[in-house]
Amino acid sequence: MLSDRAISASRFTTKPLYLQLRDALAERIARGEWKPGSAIPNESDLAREFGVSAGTMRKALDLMEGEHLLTRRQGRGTFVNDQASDELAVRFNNLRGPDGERILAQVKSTHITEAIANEQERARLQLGPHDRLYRMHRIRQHGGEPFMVEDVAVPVALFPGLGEGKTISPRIVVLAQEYGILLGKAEERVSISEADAGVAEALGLAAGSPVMVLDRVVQTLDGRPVEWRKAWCNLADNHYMAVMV
Amino acid sequence: MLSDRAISASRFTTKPLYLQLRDALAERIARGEWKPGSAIPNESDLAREFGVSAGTMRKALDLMEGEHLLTRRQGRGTFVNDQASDELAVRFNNLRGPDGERILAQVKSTHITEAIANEQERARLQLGPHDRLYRMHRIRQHGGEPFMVEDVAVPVALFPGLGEGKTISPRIVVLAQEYGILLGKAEERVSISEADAGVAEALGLAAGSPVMVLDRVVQTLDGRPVEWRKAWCNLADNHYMAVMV
DNA sequence: AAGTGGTCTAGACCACTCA
DNA sequence: GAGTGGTCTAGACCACTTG
Repeated sequence: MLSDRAISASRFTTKPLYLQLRDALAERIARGEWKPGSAIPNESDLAREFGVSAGTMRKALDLMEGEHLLTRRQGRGTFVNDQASDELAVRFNNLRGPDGERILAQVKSTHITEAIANEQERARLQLGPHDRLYRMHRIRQHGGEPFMVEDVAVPVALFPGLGEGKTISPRIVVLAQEYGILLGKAEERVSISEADAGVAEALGLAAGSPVMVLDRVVQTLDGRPVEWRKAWCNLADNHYMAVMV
Repeated sequence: MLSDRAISASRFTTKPLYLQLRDALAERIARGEWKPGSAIPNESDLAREFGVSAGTMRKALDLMEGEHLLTRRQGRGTFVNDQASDELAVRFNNLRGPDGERILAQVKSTHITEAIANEQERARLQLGPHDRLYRMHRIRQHGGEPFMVEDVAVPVALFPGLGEGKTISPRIVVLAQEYGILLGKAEERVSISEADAGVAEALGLAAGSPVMVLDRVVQTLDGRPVEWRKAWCNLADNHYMAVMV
């Protein structure tokens, strides 16, 4: 069995078996071998396939459930998460309405260009001096009113051919799934600023009005930066919500 | 053995053993039976004491490590976390300086009163119509400058005798540890407002200046609200930082 | 009734720390 | 070298879902 060999051969490395299993299974999801929403083989079949005990396989599967890659349900099976699903697509979206419900922003306009990363982009995305990226400029609206302007940057290396006329998902979580990129955590810096002329016009505010600035970097599962987004937001009655554990 | 009986007797409930163990061990920490910073017995001794297998005890201990109650280190042992330690005391504090370092605010003044919860306080702290609470008003400074005004409310039921002249830790994490309360997660709503007269004066701003408003509820490990804090903050060069997983 | 994940056991061996 | 937590195994039984 191929995968059996692959795992056995690496038994002499320092990395624990269950982490190697996690990587092997994640790879299958990333490559599209296991489709979003579909069931994967049960614990004991997988254990047999990889030549490990069921307990070790379980540890890998549990880990992946915590990473939002899988959902396990007693009596049903283990399923590949669809990152475009309602619960997951809004994962890195902390804006909420007065009622506490997550705000689902519509994209009003998008503009995309390709360029060489500037100093700030290189720092945020950990790129080299000649690396290229796609820049996207979007205006989002909510309840018919424009409420957010965002500048997004993603490395060309991770999203090859992104600029070539295909429709682009405005959600990084969905876009990453389409490109076989598994996402881990994101960090967001929240601050207050005064709207400059461009932002003010797009949001229908007076120049100098206070806006909330969201500066977010999304990482892959193994910690490499995937997307840098800076957004200016007319909060109005809404708020940003963070949970701390 | 006492604890042996206690666990065995509850084997017929639906709650999994490892969760019962978690509760029993957490209780020892809350009661001060196991002091912050001290080592607890090893896995197999604990398993023997409670009459369970080592694997089940391990599952409980691992869970508690994830809840910031314990720290386990290979070759050393398992230790009770000190919530007043540098890493943990700032757990619910998301403000950071320009360099990304957490801001440690000094308390400039505190004022404490006891009262019956008003409607908003009852909603946030899930209290009944006649429940009492302590209200605290604080001004915090950073780098010599006042930068935050906060109104804090905690139920009298959880912090009996808080108002009676003792020195009160300005950190809810530390205060909770002193009262034997184990904390779980916190939720914080971030918004923008204009400084009213009182806030403006305390922060040395013009009335109407934009300030960041932090509205935070801290919960116990089992989800009961412990503290409601509303804070007005002169951000300046600083920012709020959230991590999403 | 058959199949799934969830819990629990009893043991082995490894990696790390410290006296 | 003794003691700790970390990994891994091989099995049993339970709880839940579905046909």
